[in-house]
Amino acid sequence: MDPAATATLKTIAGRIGTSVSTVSRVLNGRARTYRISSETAERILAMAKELNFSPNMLAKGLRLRRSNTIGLVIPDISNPFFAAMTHTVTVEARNRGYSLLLCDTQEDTLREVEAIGLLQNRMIEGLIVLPVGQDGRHFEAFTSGSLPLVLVDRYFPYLRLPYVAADNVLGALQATRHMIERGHRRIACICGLPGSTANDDRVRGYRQALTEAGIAVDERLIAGQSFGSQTGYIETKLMVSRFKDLTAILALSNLIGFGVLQALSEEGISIPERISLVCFDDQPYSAFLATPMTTIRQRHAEMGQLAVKLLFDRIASSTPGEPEGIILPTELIERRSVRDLRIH
Amino acid sequence: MDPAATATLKTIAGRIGTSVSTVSRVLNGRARTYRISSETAERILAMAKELNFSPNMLAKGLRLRRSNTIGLVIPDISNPFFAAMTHTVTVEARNRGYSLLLCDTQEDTLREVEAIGLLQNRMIEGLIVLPVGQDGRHFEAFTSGSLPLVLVDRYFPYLRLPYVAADNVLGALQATRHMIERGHRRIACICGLPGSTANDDRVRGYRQALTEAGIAVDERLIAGQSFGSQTGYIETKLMVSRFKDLTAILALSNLIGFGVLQALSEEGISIPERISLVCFDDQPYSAFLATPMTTIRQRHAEMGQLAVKLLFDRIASSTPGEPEGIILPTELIERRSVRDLRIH
DNA sequence: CTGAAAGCGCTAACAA
DNA sequence: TTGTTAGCGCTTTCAG
Repeated sequence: MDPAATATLKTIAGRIGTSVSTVSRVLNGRARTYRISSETAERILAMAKELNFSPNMLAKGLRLRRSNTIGLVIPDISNPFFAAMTHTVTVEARNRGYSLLLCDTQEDTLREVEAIGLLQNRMIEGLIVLPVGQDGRHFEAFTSGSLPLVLVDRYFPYLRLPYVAADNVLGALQATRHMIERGHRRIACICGLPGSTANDDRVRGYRQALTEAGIAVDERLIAGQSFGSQTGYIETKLMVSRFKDLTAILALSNLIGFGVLQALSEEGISIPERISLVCFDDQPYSAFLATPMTTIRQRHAEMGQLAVKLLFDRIASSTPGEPEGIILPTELIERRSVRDLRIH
Repeated sequence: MDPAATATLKTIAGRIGTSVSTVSRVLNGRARTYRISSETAERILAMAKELNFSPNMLAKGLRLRRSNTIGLVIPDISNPFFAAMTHTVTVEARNRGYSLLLCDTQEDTLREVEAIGLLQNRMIEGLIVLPVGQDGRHFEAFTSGSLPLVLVDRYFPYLRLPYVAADNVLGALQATRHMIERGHRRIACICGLPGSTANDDRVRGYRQALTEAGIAVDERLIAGQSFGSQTGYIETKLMVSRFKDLTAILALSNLIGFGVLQALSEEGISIPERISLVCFDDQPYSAFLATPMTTIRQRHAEMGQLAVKLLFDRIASSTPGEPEGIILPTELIERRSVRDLRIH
């Protein structure tokens, strides 16, 4: 049959010789409640099947004021961290009978604002946003709770909005302490987007680890402006040429880590012999790299699942209550990219 | 303002004291055509801005029979190959003012059928599907062209449907020849989903390369049933224990490649010294692996862009013409995972 | 230049 | 047990 030649309630009603309401009732499983004769009910069901009827969700949504759709707004779906999250969200949403509208903002706040507007016009019932994170003013409108929203990965401490994020301070602490314990004192920190919690918390953890070890923070060793691989590449090139005493690098994202890898490899600098490296975001390939990479793992599947759960809790309940903020601990996965300087 | 307190045409009309039709006309830029007095027009525009009006796309879609939405159906968004594709599609769709409904089928034909049905109810204007690919009967309905559809990555030769795919035969030929030229004769092929063009074409290329080199195909060296990493792991474990004379493996996906890597590493088998390896799908990390991986690159960004272009061509034109099938050449990226057995 | 009315497909009072 | 009616928010004839 022709996929566009969609049957409607009217078609069925016409063929059976009944009214659309009856058809609607039967097809929504309310035949019993309305005590519709089982004969008509069966004929309707049969005809619906024959015509391959399925309801127009736009019409349904318009009428019911619910679209059975949620929105997901993500900075860059090709980043494996975000992709894994998206996978979880699509699957969880589908399990609950919801469709997913996806927007990729390319780490651009303007596009993010635009995307959120777009989704609202589509009468989505809830929204999961992995915000770019520098500016959160466009989320203020959501604090009223009229449209359920949950923030993931990055959030805004000053907004009363539910969120799920990794403990980024802890992650950076773990990573930096790990290196310090192995004798490193000149550790560069290659950063992502300044102003985002994901970045700033990590930088804070880095500073804290140094400070508690009595190592002065050298501001020149903190560089980088975005989570992309170019950042890792450029800053590493600069760092290694400027600071000959550098022994370690902390890369604040997996993409940045790639850039570092590339730059180091070009410069003929071996890991961990000359430079040690720890990266945020454990990846399937991390263990198989030339030097198996010591990483900070964020539990992205759990984050995605929690986000969906939080969202649907709010969609379900009319009285959402206090927005929860959930912070998941990070974990240091020790492999072989950090050299122990205390040995020999 | 409250994101849920949406203003409608009626709200504006009420406040201005005009009819909804006039408001609609002005807001759709038809003030001139309908010669609406510039005074009313301006007042309407001002009020719309003040109320932060934006049209309900469900209502609009219902009325206009177009939703400004396309659907994307993908086997597994967390696979980097598909993620990259998704990125391209989201961005391209957005550039054209379209939203994207995403479904992740988890490589399951049943879910795929379900997803496509779901999307149709949402009155999407076009559909891009990366099919699971074993069974294509549910696509027959689309050959009439009533709803534009383009297949990507895998397709069905017997269905007259537009598609974009890589030249999988060529890819496998390149990979296998590359190994044969370096003296390998016992080459295992670890396969993905049988019945899908992506898999079967690759297997065909593998066979062809062996045959043209006068090497008998050993069916026991062809194994595997899915594109996941478990396949690579399991089959590699088996292969290396069964066939001591094996010198090379062709992995038909990046995920399979991971499994191979893991199994080989567990068995203490070094690449390429004892076993050589070529994988399908070049990835950002491929160059940075313990042994930089020789891969077959598929031009996924181009594939995504072409798919979107093909789709929107069909959406735009009422007379779609003959469905085009586009095959993009693959490229062998030579790194260091293949040993040259002719040397010493 | 503008408004009234119909209708996209659906559901839900309200009647009968 | 079923039908009639109204209306979700929008566009578009058709009439002024």
